[in-house]
Amino acid sequence: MTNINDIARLAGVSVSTVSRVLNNYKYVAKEKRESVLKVIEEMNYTPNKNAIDLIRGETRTIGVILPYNNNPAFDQILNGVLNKALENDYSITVLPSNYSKAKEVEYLQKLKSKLYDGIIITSRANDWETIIPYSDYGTIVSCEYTQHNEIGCSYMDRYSSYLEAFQLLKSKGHYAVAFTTARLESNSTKQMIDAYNEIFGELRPEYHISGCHCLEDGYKAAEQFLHLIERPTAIYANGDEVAGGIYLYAKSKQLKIPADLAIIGQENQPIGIGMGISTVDHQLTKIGEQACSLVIKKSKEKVKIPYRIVERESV
Amino acid sequence: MTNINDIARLAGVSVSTVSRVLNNYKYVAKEKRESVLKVIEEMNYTPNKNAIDLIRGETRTIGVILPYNNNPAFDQILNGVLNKALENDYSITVLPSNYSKAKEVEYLQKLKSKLYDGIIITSRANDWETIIPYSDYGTIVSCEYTQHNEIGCSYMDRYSSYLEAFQLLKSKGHYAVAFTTARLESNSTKQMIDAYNEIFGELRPEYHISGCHCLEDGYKAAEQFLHLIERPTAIYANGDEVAGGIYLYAKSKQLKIPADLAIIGQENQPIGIGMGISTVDHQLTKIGEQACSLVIKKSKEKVKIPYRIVERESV
DNA sequence: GTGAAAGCGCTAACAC
DNA sequence: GTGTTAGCGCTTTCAC
Repeated sequence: MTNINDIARLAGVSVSTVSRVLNNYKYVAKEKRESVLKVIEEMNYTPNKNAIDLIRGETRTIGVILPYNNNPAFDQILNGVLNKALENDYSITVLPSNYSKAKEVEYLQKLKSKLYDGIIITSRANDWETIIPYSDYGTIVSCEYTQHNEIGCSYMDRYSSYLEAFQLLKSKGHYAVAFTTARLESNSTKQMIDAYNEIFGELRPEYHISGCHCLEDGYKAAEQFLHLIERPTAIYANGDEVAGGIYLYAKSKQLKIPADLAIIGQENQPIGIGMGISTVDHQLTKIGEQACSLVIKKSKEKVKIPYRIVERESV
Repeated sequence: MTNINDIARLAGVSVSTVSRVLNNYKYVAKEKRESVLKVIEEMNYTPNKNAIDLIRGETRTIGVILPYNNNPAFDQILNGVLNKALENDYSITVLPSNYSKAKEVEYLQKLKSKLYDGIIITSRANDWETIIPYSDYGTIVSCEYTQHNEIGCSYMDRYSSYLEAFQLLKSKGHYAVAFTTARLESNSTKQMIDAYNEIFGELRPEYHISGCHCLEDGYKAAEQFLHLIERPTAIYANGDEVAGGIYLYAKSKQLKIPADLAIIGQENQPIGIGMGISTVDHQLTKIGEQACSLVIKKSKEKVKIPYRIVERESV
């Protein structure tokens, strides 16, 4: 493999001159520049990026920790990140964690080992206490709010969005409201329950089903909900695909939507548009874009992205 | 930043010994190993990965060129790639090309600059003649078949899948069949047209609408198709979201599916499951997994992944 | 078993 | 303007 020394030798100049040409330095004699470029061309030379990264201590690469890599919500965030990265000539490496603490730490170690200039944590498995020390080695931005000032945040106000959605259901006369969540132990689930208590009072345990990610999960959840003696008249689903599953099960039981059952989903996904399901759009693409911008700016700001509720026919 | 020299000095050994400990070499005296590990621990030291990559000439990172980063079909491939990469301790960098030839070449240059051990091309903008020379610098695997033996392939037989889908429609009595595609100039579109001609004879230009990617595109395409004097009785959509849009428009015009209009989609996506749309599943996740395996094995094999047709209520 | 020393391919301070 | 040279942080002969 030809390197910078070869080019220097063949062009009859020193390596510094070659380096200067490579980096578009101004003060290089026109003829030397040309002869260097000629040799580079002839030898089909490309500088070794690892050597450059090693010296510069910078890779223009950002790691994005995603719990799942086939989840539409996290795909939306990733999409936003990629948009911004492309604009700014950064590369994105996808780091699937599966909510494994060990995996997550492994990725943070890669930040420390200088592979990434920064890391975006879309959702975390570890405590902040474990994560924060790594912010010494690069910018860490979270897609969830935290008051720790070592960490930048591009987040939305989940709690308010839930409050507003529940309020909407209540205003349409629903008091027996059930909901689904992804993970029992997550922050979102906590906020969901708090918001529920705020609007509807004590939550009946049978009105909450966790572990819902896809259409099938929604279908099964609906089956459970609708077999309850006091069956809910409205369901909030943690994603439009889950909502789609609920919709399908309800339809299969000849229920009219929204007359017999109101459904509201989340994240404004294609299936929701297709099936006419109302949704709480947390604007995850924007969250991703903002997160990426913060890393690029090496900023530890806390930026709140507004959510919006899109009303369609299902409520 | 503490480096290997510091560790060596503090542990009272040479850098080679530290390196040996770091790489789990057998022949290191137990006590030296322990004292090195102790210092590493104390100093909170992590080796610089760029330096290692520079020396080893290998990064255990694979680049994946995707034309779009918010397209469900390419997301499926990426998902498969990520699965396999995770299993084998490789990292994946996402390279959005937008079908720009220049961007694509830029990414191939990164292969040459030693940033990636290999590249997966899910769909390409450049000619093979432009791409092939880069296979000298790392393994290149394509998700489309090519006979060039410098390039590994993890692909499906698109043409046969289209033939079979059209045959299915014909067997149900459809002769006026329309279809949508993504890009006029793509290989898939060519194969689609060829398969159409094979089954139905000459294609009427008004029975083909290109530029379809999402639900809205499908909706508009359906609007056009269904206003034709001789309107089609069946539509093949290049994706289940497009199919979903077609479905919605048809429903809005009080058409019965499949009695008044048959619809078949592609890639077995959630919206299709939700709406009960038959689909041609090209098993893109498997394509992605296989592509990743080929890069890891540095193989130039051609592996065909079987497709399958999932019949639901829309045909 | 262990250390000295020569690189990997590049940048940048410094001298001229 | 240009060349010399000392690194960046690590691996890996080679000799002992």
